[in-house]
Amino acid sequence: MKKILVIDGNSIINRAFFGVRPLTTKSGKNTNAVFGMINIISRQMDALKPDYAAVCFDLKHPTFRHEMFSEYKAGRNPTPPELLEQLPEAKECLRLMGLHVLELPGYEADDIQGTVAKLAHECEEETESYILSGDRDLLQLIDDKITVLLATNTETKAMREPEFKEKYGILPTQFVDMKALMGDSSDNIPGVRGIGEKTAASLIQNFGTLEGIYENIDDSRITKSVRAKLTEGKDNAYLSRKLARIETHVPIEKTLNDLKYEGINKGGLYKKFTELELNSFITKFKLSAADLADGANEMPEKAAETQEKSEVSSEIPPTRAKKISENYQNLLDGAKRISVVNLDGGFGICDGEYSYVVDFQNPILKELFEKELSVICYDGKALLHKLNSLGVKASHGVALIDLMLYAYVLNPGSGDATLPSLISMFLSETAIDGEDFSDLLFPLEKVMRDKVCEAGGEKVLDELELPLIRILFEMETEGFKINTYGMLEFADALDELAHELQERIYVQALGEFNINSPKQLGEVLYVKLGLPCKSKKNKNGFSTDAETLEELRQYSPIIDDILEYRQVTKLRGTYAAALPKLADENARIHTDFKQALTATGRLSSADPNLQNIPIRTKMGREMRRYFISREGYSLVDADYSQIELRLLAHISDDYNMSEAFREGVDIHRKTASAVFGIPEESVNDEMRKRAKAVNFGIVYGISGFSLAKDIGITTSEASKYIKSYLLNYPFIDSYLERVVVQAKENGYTETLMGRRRYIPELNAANGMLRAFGKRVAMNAPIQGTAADIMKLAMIKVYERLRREEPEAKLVMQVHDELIVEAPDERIDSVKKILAEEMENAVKLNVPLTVDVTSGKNWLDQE
DNA sequence: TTTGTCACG
DNA sequence: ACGTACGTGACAAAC
Repeated sequence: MKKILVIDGNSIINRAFFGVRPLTTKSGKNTNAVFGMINIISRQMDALKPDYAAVCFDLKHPTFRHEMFSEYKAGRNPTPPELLEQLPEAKECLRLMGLHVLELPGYEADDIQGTVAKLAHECEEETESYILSGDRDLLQLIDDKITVLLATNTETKAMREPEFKEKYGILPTQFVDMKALMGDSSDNIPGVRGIGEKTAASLIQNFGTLEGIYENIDDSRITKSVRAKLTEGKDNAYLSRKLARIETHVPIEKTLNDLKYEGINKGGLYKKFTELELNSFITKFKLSAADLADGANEMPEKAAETQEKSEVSSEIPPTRAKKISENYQNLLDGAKRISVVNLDGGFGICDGEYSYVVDFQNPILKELFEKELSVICYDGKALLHKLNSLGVKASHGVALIDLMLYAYVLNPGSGDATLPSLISMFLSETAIDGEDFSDLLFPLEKVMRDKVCEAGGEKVLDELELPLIRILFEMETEGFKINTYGMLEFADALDELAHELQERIYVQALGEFNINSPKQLGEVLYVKLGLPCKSKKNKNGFSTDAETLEELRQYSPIIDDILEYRQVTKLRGTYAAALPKLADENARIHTDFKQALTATGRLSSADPNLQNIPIRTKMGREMRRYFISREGYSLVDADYSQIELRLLAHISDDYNMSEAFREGVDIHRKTASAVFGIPEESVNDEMRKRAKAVNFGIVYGISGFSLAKDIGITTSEASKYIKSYLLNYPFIDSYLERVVVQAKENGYTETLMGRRRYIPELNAANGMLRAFGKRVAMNAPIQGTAADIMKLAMIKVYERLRREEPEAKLVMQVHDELIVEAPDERIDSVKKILAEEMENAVKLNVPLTVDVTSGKNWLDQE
């Protein structure tokens, strides 16, 4: 199979220029765009190893589109001179890298790319094209031989038909029709006035093309107002489609042979990179001064990476040859390891050799999942729920090999990688959702496991994430019992209170309005009542959040009523009235733990979220009274005490803080004493409160500004606190600095167990974003390690309970807290298990302590 | 769908 | 891309 790589030079270098922070040579020459562009392109060359490679650029000349529509791309920001001056150097570098630079007056880079990519269709030999661009317009070119690689400065996403369909719900060929309706403000393509993304997508889904829409303009699926807009904008729609469609018959007068990848010119590149002071590329391309002497006049050498081609491709599994069987007995008798995908009405199951379509009703499912079995799948927890709903209980001998979690461990930021997208990313195959590609899961698992090992993520995957699947499944299935009746009564009481407050607010506001509307509320407070507004910070006008209102309390008693109204309605709407609706016939509610969502490794809880049940206010805390245990059982609740601060002490190895934890002193008091330079017994409540805020702030990657805002002091005062803090905990200071430097070097941070978080923001051009990257680098190892420890503890607690206290069940996890529902007479034993397993989950150089309580509901705990 | 607000660790 | 703390999810209003 031959591969053509077609690169959108303009979009890549633009992205590089705006995304990479300024970089100049000693003589003041800008090089950031060249640097960023080469990074993106060389990464792609390594991954793809193309046989043909071209980079396309626009010229300044007007194109055929300008002739069609004089306003085309009018009003665009001109290319900044700092970027313009880098273009010749960039092209020179590309040529030295063995790529062909293509430009043609009258045509845009897109058109040249389309033309070159289409060459794949005309070859005798099997050939595929890959278009590398940052621009989504190119997606219209996707077909069976053309893949679009959408690039950012940090990652590249392969888009083929399944990914495209998933994202837009239409075919790639319909992209121009959609754009014809939507228009494109950046290219000044008009579209149809009043039609946006959603309407355009649904029209195209229903009618396929512009012609389809206008032929069926009287169809009842088109609303009256949309019909009017379409009729009004008909000419614009057709014009827009012409402008949006990429021309694939540009007279480039090149054959594929003219575009062969030449390999790098080592001598030339060495010279160029030296001149541009891009020394990291000299290492990357393995260049040296020696290349100058013997390299300049010789035939260019192939890059080292390319020579490894055969080795690498031998790892890629052979082309798919799916064998289908209906002999289910073979599946039962033989398989130790199977893969499962969802189909309509059944599962696609593969035993590594044969693929089977197994109907949901097929009784062999029961038998199959009773066995000792490894099951390669995507979202194993969902699979367990599905099986459960079919009356199939997977035995403890079923080990779930969940590729969703493989992807999560590889990059927790990516999150939404679907199975078809993993297949196109890691295998050179295309899979369409709903079809049986269970056979592909075997090679996919292999390739992804290698990647996980390479990234040092084996431990996190095998010892934390995979064993946790079943535990979370059981917690979700078990559910958390609520006092439905009590909660509804509480909701009624809140409702009554809200009405009283509402009346009072209306009286003070001299009229009725919707208090829940920030817009109307702002109007009433700042205009009608004339309250002073310091900063109207939200973009629609006035801010009315609690923090802002707090400052207005002195001016009018209405503020207190509004704040209380907000609290009461929130409590009612989000919790007291909402949760009872979700209870099952046993009054239990079942959350959905998202295991592959957060960037740090924590779980999250949704539908309903049971990780944010109120506790901070007296009224809110009452909510917890209605979370209860079943008859004869109690809730046993175990909390890690200050786990993140302890981890900071451990990871930074700060003697002062570690010692404090070993001695078991009040850490916030100790911090106050250190920061304010007074003996511990002289620390008052206010000082302790401030010190506590500093401790929290440090864990988040502090800034003086935010600390000041948090505790109501001036920024300079806050900065003094921080300085003093870091002076007293010098190892924390140097650790925080170190972790940022390492994150910059590696591109990621790591937890104690090896969970990585990539932080591309550290290289951003935008200073604010870069500062964010720094804070993330400081926080991620701490929050992430705490998450790792909790996951490990859950696994240990689960196993102990299963053996020793089988009637006791885990029901909830709230980041540093575990809740078990246990028979009353087993409380002491369960408490002991929770404390032992949580405190000893890992060995640190500070103790981990756990507070364990029990009670009949989540509020009254002792 | 996006925005503002507020609930949690 | 986020006008200044890390990580989340839900609801109501407004677009």
